[in-house]
Amino acid sequence: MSAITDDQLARAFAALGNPNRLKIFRSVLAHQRRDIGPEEDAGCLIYDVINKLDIGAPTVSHHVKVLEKAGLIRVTRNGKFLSCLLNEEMRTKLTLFFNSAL
Amino acid sequence: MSAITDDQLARAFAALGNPNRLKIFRSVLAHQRRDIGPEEDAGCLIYDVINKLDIGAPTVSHHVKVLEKAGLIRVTRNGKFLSCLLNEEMRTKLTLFFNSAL
DNA sequence: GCTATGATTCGATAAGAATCGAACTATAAC
DNA sequence: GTTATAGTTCGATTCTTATCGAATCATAGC
Repeated sequence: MSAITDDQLARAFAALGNPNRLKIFRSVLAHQRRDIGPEEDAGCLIYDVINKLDIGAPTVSHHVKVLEKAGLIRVTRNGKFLSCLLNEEMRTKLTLFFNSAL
Repeated sequence: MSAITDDQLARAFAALGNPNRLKIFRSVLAHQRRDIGPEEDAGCLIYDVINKLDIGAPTVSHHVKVLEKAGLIRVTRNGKFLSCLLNEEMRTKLTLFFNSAL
């Protein structure tokens, strides 16, 4: 696993620093924990996020891109729908940042 | 250890999302790891931070307050000098956020 | 008390970010 | 191909943030 730069770290934290983006990220986290096999639904649906949060679709779309560019999530398309998966490598890096020498 | 709210989480991440604040926080982290006994110097000196970063004293002062209000560090005064210590409880909470169910 | 130095407060400015509505693109279903 | 729905792009607006310089406060040493 390659080392994370200060720039990447700051970008990831900035992404999580917005309350609505944090909620989106937590939805992805929570969904990730529910998923079991490859036949389960793959990830957290943007559609659900848009209907759950009190912000419009354009804003959600923007936030999802920010989280993706920060390397926190991966986005895939399933027909009309988008779903988000956690980027496990980044999660590990962030855990290590707080938890060890890095 | 009390649970962390979404608001507190977002505030902590937003604090770490600024590149200069991240550098300050990493200085505190690094210093924390060096410290051994109670007779060691207690924490990371703001004075050193101001001379190391390419931003003015007022800005550093502002950033330190943001980190403190976010619960990431604690600031103490030693005569003319301020020093920063890591808030270990917050560090634990942030580790858990990425690493477990929370 | 005076001076030097570390740090804060207070505007001001400039840059960036969050959000929206309207128009648009993409996919599915028929 | 038409229609309905999921999501994006674009501009505009509004709010927040980072930073600075100047003035001020706080402490130490003399």
